[in-house]
Amino acid sequence: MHKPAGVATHSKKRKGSTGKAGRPTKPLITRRAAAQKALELIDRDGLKGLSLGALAKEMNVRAPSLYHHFRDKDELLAEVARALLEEIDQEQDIWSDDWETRTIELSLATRRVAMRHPNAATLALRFFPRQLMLPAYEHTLSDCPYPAEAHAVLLEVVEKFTYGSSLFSAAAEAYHTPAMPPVDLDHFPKLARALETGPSNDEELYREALMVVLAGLRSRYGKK
Amino acid sequence: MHKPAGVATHSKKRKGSTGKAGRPTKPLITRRAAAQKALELIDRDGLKGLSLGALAKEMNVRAPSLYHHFRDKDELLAEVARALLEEIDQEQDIWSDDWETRTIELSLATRRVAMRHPNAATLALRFFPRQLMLPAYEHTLSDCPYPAEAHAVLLEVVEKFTYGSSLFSAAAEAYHTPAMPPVDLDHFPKLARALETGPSNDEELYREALMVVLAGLRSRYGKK
DNA sequence: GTCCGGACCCTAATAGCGATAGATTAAGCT
DNA sequence: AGCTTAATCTATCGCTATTAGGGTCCGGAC
Repeated sequence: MHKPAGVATHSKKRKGSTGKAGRPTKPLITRRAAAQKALELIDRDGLKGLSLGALAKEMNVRAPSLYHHFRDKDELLAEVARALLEEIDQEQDIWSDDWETRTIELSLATRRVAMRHPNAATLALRFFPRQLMLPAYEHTLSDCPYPAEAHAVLLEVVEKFTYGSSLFSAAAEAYHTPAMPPVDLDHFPKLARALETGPSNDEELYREALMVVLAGLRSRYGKK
Repeated sequence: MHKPAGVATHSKKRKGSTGKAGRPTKPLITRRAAAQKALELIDRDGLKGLSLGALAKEMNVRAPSLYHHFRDKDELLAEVARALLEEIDQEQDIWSDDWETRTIELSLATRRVAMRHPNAATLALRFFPRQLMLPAYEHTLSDCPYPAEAHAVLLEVVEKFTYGSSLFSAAAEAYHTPAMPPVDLDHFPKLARALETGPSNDEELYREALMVVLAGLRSRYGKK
């Protein structure tokens, strides 16, 4: 073992316990706290780096205790995903009045959260908490300038582009592979030119692409 | 054990071997074959259901032998992702001449492949073989009716929407969670109406959303 | 033809993981 | 006071990816 005996045992004893085992005076684990710590560990060590043992150690607890709060590891990860998605709301303390501006803000906030937690971002795919998104959808549609037939399509195109782009950027960051590899000018002249000519960084490219989506909505569903 | 002793040993012996161990006359494993079998297992048992032991058994081989062809499991999964992406090309034996039509065909082909392998689709996120995509990008730009400044943005918006939508649909299929949960008409009236009014199935919704993207390109980058 | 190195597969072993079973103690209600 | 439920523990299990080390067969050098 690494720990010298008899030293630094300061935080080893339970609060109101006799030192044996059993139920603690105050619960040591909550779903929220566990998910939060798990997210931190994922940020630091990657998704595969998160083990129940490591998380338990971080919470001064043994791994099996987590099963009193989560049915299995997937349920824990779902809670992490939930925490992630909630971070998006907290990005913006006030949302603009104009519909297009607000849509842009929401999309960019999503991307920013993904880039802040690149290792955890893919959890959004497996454990997307759709129930939690319903109020956001409703809010988006509340002052939407397009007719009702357009609403479903509109949600689809904005959301899927936003997550598609964010998830790929996050994956590139997480696995240290460039979003686009170096392109040989001789073999792929048009592509090479496109990369030179287009936006120079990923977020700028993302913004421009989002403008295309919004222009598409305008062009197809009216608004003057 | 399930297998009665002394029976059904017909395929246990190696081809030109004395029966001991050692190098076989013809290699039993190739990267392609292993990836193909792995994909089948993933289709059947899910991503977590794929173990090197199970794959090896399927190939009449022991698990450690796979390490002679792949550095680790990730390298195998990358090969699976490559096989997946190659399937997209084979979807279409001839591609249309018109640029927009071809773009739609490519996008739909991508979605179809994702839905054919919903359990494996998320591999595209982690192991996207960008080098393999370069010819496709170049081809897309070859007769693109938009100016060069638009090219990078165009690739971004079409690709990221396509994969975003396909990956979410695949995930919904893989984990048996509906793409959209039942929505209470009282709590979310606009959203509920939107779902009634909009396209009734996922692929139709996808198509319409893709039309919005293409309309956006037209509206923003010319072509009258 | 024989020798040799590398290709290709094997058996055996290991450490770490998620998960379960069962014991132990505290909280809280009757 | 006594019973039930909540919350943790220890001990253990089976599975997994991965490594180490050994046997066999191929193909080229001599």
